[in-house]
Amino acid sequence: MTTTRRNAVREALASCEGFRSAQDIYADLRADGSKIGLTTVYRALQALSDSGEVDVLRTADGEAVYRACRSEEHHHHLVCRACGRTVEVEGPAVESWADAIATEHGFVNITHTVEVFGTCAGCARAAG
Amino acid sequence: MTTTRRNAVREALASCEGFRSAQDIYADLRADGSKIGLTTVYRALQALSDSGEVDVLRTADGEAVYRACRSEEHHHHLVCRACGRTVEVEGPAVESWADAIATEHGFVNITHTVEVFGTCAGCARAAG
DNA sequence: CTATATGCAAAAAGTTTGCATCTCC
DNA sequence: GGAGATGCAAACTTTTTGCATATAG
Repeated sequence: MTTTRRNAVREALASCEGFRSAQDIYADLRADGSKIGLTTVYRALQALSDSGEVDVLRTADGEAVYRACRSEEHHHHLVCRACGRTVEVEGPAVESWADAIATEHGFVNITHTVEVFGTCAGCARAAG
Repeated sequence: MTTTRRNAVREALASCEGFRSAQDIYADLRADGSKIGLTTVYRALQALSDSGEVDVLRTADGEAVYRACRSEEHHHHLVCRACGRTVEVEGPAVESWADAIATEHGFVNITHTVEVFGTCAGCARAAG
């Protein structure tokens, strides 16, 4: 099958809005009746991120969280800190800013990470 | 003393250019003859980051790295991936971009993280 | 003397690896 | 039968906690 389990992981990821940790996905899959092992979840996630199918980033407390990305292109994320809902956004302004300041300081071979956190409309309303 | 060791940590951080992990600082201090313990380094780092004296961020492999910041104001970092040298940069363009796209998507209470990585002039030359 | 700081060792938490088993071809 | 996929348990890494000792005031 080559990717039976990997597909389960991919789907678990695809069926949710925001970022999920490996442990979350594992719990989801198990709760769903799957007999998948934590190891396999990690391995699937590694494979998926290697092939660029999912995005990985770290939470403030060191947990790795993953997300299935819609687009293959370079983009950033706008994440609701309350519900985890994620919006993929493009930031040409950021790209050029990063390039500019890097060049200005003599840096080459630039890469950057940009994550924006906030409370989405729904959660803001719910929270008052 | 209240902060004898904490000061050692603060200084270790102040005397270097880039981000350092707790383990790095611990190693530095020990190499320097200090009898400080890893635990204390972590506790000092926590205290320092609580009081806003140092910046914390995570490397891709989940290690927390710390840095003594010059300015108290909001700023971002341009880090050399070869030598670790760090430049603090301001990004008004990024701030407004983040605000704009967040607002556009109905998000409020925005915060963001931006880190730019590259190879500095010196390292680029050294590397060819 | 009392409160805080410190250090060592053990405990957690998350992630990875070793190894035997199972499935597909 | 052979290669890759899978699961369990053990190993690892980083960070935190428990507890006894040392130090400041």
